[in-house]
Amino acid sequence: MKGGNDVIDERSLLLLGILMAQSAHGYQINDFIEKNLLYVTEIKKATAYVLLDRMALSGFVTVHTEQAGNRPPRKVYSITPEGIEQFQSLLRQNLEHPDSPIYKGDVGLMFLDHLPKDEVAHHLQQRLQRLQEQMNLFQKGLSHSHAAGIQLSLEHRLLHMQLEVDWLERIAAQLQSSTDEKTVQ
Amino acid sequence: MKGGNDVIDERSLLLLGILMAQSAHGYQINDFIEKNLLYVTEIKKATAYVLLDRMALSGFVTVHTEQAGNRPPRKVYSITPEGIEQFQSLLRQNLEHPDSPIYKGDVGLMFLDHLPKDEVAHHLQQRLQRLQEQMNLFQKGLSHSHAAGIQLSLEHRLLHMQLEVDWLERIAAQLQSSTDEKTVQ
DNA sequence: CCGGCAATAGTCAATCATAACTAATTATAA
DNA sequence: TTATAATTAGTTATGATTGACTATTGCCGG
Repeated sequence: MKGGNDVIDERSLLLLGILMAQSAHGYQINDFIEKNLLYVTEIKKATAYVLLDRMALSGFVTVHTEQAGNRPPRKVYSITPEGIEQFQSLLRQNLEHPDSPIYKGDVGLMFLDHLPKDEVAHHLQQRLQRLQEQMNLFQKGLSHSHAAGIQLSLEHRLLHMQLEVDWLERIAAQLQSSTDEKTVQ
Repeated sequence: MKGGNDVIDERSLLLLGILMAQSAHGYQINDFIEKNLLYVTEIKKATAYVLLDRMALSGFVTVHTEQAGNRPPRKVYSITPEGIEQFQSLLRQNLEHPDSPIYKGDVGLMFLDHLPKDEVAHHLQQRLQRLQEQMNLFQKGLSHSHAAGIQLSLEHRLLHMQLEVDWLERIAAQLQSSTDEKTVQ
């Protein structure tokens, strides 16, 4: 009977969460995600439509197609009472389970012995610089006019970014100095 | 002409990196990943085979099928000189580009206003507990007999885990006390 | 006033990823 | 000794994901 949907999919949670605020059509939802949730999710437009339509089949949202003028028709999604319950259930699960983020950079770290130390130091210096730029951008977009939850998630993200910067500074300096030793004979 | 493979795929880097140490057959590789790299990658067996065979087509590895007794035949993969270059190239890219890890938990955080504060506090308490258990396990598996790079990547991971624990403790306590205020009239 | 670029809105063919499967071999214990 | 489970080894059918595409409207400069 192909057991049900007890998987914690943060993307459905996200979509339902957006619909908790107000009904919206697909484009709105995807536009919002692209412009504001770059750091929160990697979901793509076509996937969002798939998930929304699937949630419609499950009765968590309703779709009604709206024609404005003679543009391409809009699919307007609204959350249902069952959808609200699903949202709360997913939210609870998301809150109580720690996630294990994957740091793709760790793969490189693992193999850093295969490159000369000074080259590694150089590359990590690069990484640091780019990261600092990213962080500046991130901080610029950081207004204080958000709901408590949004604020919290942004601060959380920032903390990890800052840790990463500090760590990179430390490690890069370490590698640098340890190659200097050799260089200085 | 469908531009080439300049995408930074940390999974290929990982596979090539493993083959840098010694040739191995598919099962060995996958077994190693499953048992040791739980926190580093999410690649699955079937995917690893796909990538390995694709890299064979690209000339980065060679496959030769080996028959031991009359068991299912083994596919033994070895890295080629071109593969070594590819490995170094991917490694450099991996080292110089910061990754933007996705914290799935941030989705839940964003919507925490939709639940009573004390309930949120409770769930986050749960999360904290589970995370601490995870961290204990992780630290147990943390021997000091690794190559410098492995060591570094493990420490990196641990730092972020520790930050997460500290952060959760702080936030959970904050929510707790702010609901206490109300409760205490 | 018209050519082209950006924004709006969604679909779909092609690729990607993996759960589930096959199948032999070797403990494990009954 | 003989089922039964666990390990070894890889393949495939299916479902998930998304890059590329269609199409209309609005806007701006020349």
